[in-house]
Amino acid sequence: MPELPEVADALRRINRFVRGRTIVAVSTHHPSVARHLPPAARRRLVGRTVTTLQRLGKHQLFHLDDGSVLLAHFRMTGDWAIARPGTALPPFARVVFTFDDDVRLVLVDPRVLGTITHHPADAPPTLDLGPDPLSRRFGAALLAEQLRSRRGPLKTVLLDQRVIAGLGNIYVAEALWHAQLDPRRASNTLHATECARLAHAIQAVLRAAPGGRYWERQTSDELWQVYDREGEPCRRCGAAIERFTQGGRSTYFCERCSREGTREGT
DNA sequence: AGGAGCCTGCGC
DNA sequence: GCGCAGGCTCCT
Repeated sequence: MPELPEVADALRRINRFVRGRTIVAVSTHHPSVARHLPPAARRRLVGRTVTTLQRLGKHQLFHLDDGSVLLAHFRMTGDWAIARPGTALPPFARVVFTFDDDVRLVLVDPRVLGTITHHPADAPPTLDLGPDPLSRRFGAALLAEQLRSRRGPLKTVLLDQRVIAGLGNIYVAEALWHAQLDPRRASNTLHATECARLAHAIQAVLRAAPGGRYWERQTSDELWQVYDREGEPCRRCGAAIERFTQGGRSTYFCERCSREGTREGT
């Protein structure tokens, strides 16, 4: 379930169960996660206390009392669940951390693409992330600078975590629709007014995000303006939403609105 | 830039 | 069955 708002929401949900607690056991329930968190790492984690939780883009950092870091990434389908003492593990439980109060933190991840790794204090993880779109310093000027530094299509550039940290396929589509920009446009050709529109749109869609577990809620047609709405009428102009592939991923956009937006932006 | 790989589940 | 999936890395 990972884009920035969902990761932030997941951390918020688990915070009170995890912060200040000491790990008494770690178990993996799939070879794929065991590869990233081998027996030696699991042993090292036992006895450690979680001091603080931190989000950097879509990465989650659990800072431990010995200065080491537990780094988690949900990828496509990861999420946290809390299993109270005596309760069964949820379906698709892949990693289980048991704390000193018998509460368990569970990585739920059907596709098992998520990763959890442990980094000793003397070898912290290097993440190479661009600015966070929800940080105070993010705005038109910073976005313009980032977009000028690349030359690929807007959609691809915005998905690059080194340019902006936290945007994924859904919110890029939504932000570009709001800003009325064509995903195929070269990122270094945007004018100042277009950058301003896009910066505003990015923050707006992230702030308005439905939070965690959105796939459990309504249908995507009710949730999004363009994402997963191929062939449906654009809510701004009524034209059919189009889908095509960009960098191996689906891009949804409204042609007519992009054309209008380009005219306004020049 | 494009494609394969990592993995599994779901909807058609 | 087949194609698709919210991410990211590595390889032509």
